[in-house]
Amino acid sequence: MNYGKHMTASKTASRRASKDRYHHGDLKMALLRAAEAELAENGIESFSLRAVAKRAGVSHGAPAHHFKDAKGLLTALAASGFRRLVEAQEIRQAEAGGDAHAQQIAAGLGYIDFALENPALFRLMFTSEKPDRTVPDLGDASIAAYEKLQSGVRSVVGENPPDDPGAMKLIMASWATAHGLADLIVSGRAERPLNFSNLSKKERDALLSEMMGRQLLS
Amino acid sequence: MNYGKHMTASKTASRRASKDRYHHGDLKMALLRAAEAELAENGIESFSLRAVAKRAGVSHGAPAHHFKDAKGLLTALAASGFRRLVEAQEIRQAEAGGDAHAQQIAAGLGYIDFALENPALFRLMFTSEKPDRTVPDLGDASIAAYEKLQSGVRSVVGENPPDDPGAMKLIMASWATAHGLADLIVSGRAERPLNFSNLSKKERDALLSEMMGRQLLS
DNA sequence: CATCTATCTTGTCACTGTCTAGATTTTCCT
DNA sequence: AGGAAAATCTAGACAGTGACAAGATAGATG
Repeated sequence: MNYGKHMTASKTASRRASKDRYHHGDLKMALLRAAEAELAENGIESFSLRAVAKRAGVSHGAPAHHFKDAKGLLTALAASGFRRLVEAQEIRQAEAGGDAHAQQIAAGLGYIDFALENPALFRLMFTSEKPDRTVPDLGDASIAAYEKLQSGVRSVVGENPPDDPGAMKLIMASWATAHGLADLIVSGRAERPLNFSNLSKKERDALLSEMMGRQLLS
Repeated sequence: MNYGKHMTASKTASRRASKDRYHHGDLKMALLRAAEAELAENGIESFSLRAVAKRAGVSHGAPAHHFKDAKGLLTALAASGFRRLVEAQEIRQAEAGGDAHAQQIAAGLGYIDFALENPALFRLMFTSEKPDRTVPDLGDASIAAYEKLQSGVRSVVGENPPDDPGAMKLIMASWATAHGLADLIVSGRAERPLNFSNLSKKERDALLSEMMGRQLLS
C-alpha cells in the first residue's frame, strides 16, 4: 500500500493540526467526543462506528485499537455520562436550599436537566443494551450515581437505607418518579398533559418539584 | 429464474402447511408474530428484518409488500403493543376493588405487568425512534392508552383533567412513577434497592402499590 | 379462459462492524 | 545514537443488513 500522500503531508508540516499527522495524539478522547456528537445529531439508533471514525478524521479501523469494538466505545461513553449525571445534580444542589428535602428535589431536577440536555446519551446509559455494564469503569460510575441517590434519601429520612425497608422504598419511588419524568419528557410525552416545551424555566422547575416532592412527604 | 423446487412442492401438497405454499395466506400476521418473537429473543437492538422473514419462512424481500420497510413493521407492532398495554391494565382492574383509587393503582400494576412480560416491545413502544408515531394506527393506539390514564385520574379527583391544572399534574406524576418503575425494573435497576426478582408476586404488588399510591394521596 | 393484480423470490447496491495484514511512528533499551 | 519492539493507524476483505428493482407465480376478476 502507498501512504505517500499522508507521508508528504506530515513531513512538510510535521507539527500542524493533529488531524494531519499519522498518529493522532489523543485519538481516544477525540473518538469519545465524536461519538457523543454523532449520538446527539443522529440519535442512538443510527449510530455508526465508521461515521465516528470519519468525524474524527481517521480510518474506520482506527477505533479498534483504543476501544475493542463499538460496544467498548459506547461503554466508555456511558460511563462518562454517569459521571456527568452526578455533576448535573450537584450543580442544582449548589443552587438549592440546605435542608435535606430541598437537596433531594434539586438532585431530581439535575437528573432531568441532564436527560433534556443529552437525550441520546441518557438513552444509551439507561435503555440501551450496547454498553457492557460489567466493565468496572461503567459499573463504578453508575453505582456512584445510585449512591448519591441513596445518601440523599438517608438525609431525608434519617435512616440508613440498606437497613431500613421504608427508606429503600423511598429511594426507589423517588428515583422512579424522576426517571419516569425524564424519560417521558425526552420522548415528547409530556407535551399533551403539560404543554411542557412552552413553559418557562421557572414554571418547569416548580411543576417538576411539586411532582417529585409528593414522594418525599412522610 | 427457476422456481421449480417451490412449484413441485406446492403442487404435490397444495393444501399443506402454509409455509410450503408460494402464497402464504396470512403473511402480514405471521410477520408481526415473527417480529415480536425475534424482539423478545434477541432484543430490539439486534432486530433484523431478514431474520424476521426467515422465521416466517419467507424470502427477505417479502415483508416489503405488507409493510413498506422495517419502520412500517415496527410501527404496526408498536401499535399492537399499545392496545395490549391497555388490556393488561384492564385485567388488573377487573381483579381490583371498585373505588377510583384502587382502580388507578391496578392500572399502574397492569402497566408494569406489561413491561415485565414484554420488555423489548415496551422499549420499542416508548424509547425507540423506529416506529413512526405520525401513522394513525400507532398514534390512535397510544392516545387511547393515554386517555385511559386521563379518565382514571378524573375518577380519582372528580375533575375534568384538561380543565384542571392540578389534575394534569397528577396525571403526569402518576404516569411518571408507573413508567419509571417499569423502566427501571425492566433494566434490572430495581435489584439493588429492592431485590426485586426475589420477591413473591404479593410482595411485589404491595411494594409497587405503595410507591404508586403516594402520588394519588391528596 | 385470458388478463390483471397481488404476492413472493432473487439479485443487487450501499453501508455496517469486525478481522487481518501491512505501513508508519514512537518508545525503549543497550 | 541506533536498532529492535511496541503502539498506532490504514486499507482491504468478509458476512450481514435494509432497500430497491426485475421477474416469477398464484389468485381474482372479467
